[in-house]
Amino acid sequence: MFSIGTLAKRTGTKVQTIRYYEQIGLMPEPGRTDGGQRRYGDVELDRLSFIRHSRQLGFSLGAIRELLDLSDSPERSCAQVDAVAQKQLREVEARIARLEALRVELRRMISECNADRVADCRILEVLRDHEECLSDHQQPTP
Amino acid sequence: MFSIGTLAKRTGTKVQTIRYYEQIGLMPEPGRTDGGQRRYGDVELDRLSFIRHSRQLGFSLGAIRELLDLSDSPERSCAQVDAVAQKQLREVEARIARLEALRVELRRMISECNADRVADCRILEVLRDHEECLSDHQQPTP
DNA sequence: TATACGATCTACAGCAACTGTAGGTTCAAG
DNA sequence: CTTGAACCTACAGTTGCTGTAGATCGTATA
Repeated sequence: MFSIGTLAKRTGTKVQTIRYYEQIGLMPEPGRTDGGQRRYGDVELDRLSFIRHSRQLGFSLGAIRELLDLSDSPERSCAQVDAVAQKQLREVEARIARLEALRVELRRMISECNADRVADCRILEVLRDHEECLSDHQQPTP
Repeated sequence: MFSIGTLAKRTGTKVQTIRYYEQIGLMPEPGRTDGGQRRYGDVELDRLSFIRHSRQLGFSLGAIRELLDLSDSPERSCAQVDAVAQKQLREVEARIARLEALRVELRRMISECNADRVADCRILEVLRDHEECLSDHQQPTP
């Protein structure tokens, strides 16, 4: 059994984040010492590792909740797990596409500006006037 | 002079977003009708277009504030404008790099899973065990 | 056993950048 | 002059945490 600080260190998570996960029901309420401090075991360590790794791969907490629920019924078909992962892949790919369009636009903007004074700055001109853009960019999804 | 709704339509912004920009000082406090409704002119239209377009290119509101301030002093060197844009480009490139690493990992994960049951699902296994990953991915910055 | 001090506790505020809601008022067309 | 869409303020909610204050706990050392 170990403390929340130890669990944090072992998983590369902040202590507050662990408490936050507990609060939103992603981590279970652990046992406590007589004094009221949380004590964890390996089950919690594994669960938190799963969560953190999934986060690193960009899964939302909602998706992670779904994956954790699914992994609780080992006899079920893994088609749903597959679907969640596929969806995440598609989102990542869409984000890449949008960001690549931005990269093109930013590079062009920067390379075109040879001005000295703000008054003649091409960058500001482009930002002022959408028409000067090639692509029909959208706000990149966070 | 036109209403906030008209300004919203012409710039592709939500009405609440405009009020939000005003609240945080990014848009000026506009004139009002006797009844208290906001009225805008072309200056505000241009400013909001600038903001929206910069947002589409991924600039943060902080960066946009900086750009707007800079564009108020036309005689200054545009080196600072350039620096802001360069920084944005670097950020976009870093995000692309991270997302591409994720894409690789997700694709591999998905293609490896030929299981039927959750119990044997490779996707869940990979998520459980970071060691199975090739790259040392970090959480993708929003 | 006493003390010190880091770790932990709860509760809540704050970040970005909006979006949505409730409950009320104003404007403009018919 | 009525009606109804558009506007107003104020505030809560979103996502995924992070930081703070002030109090309590646990353990190593004297």
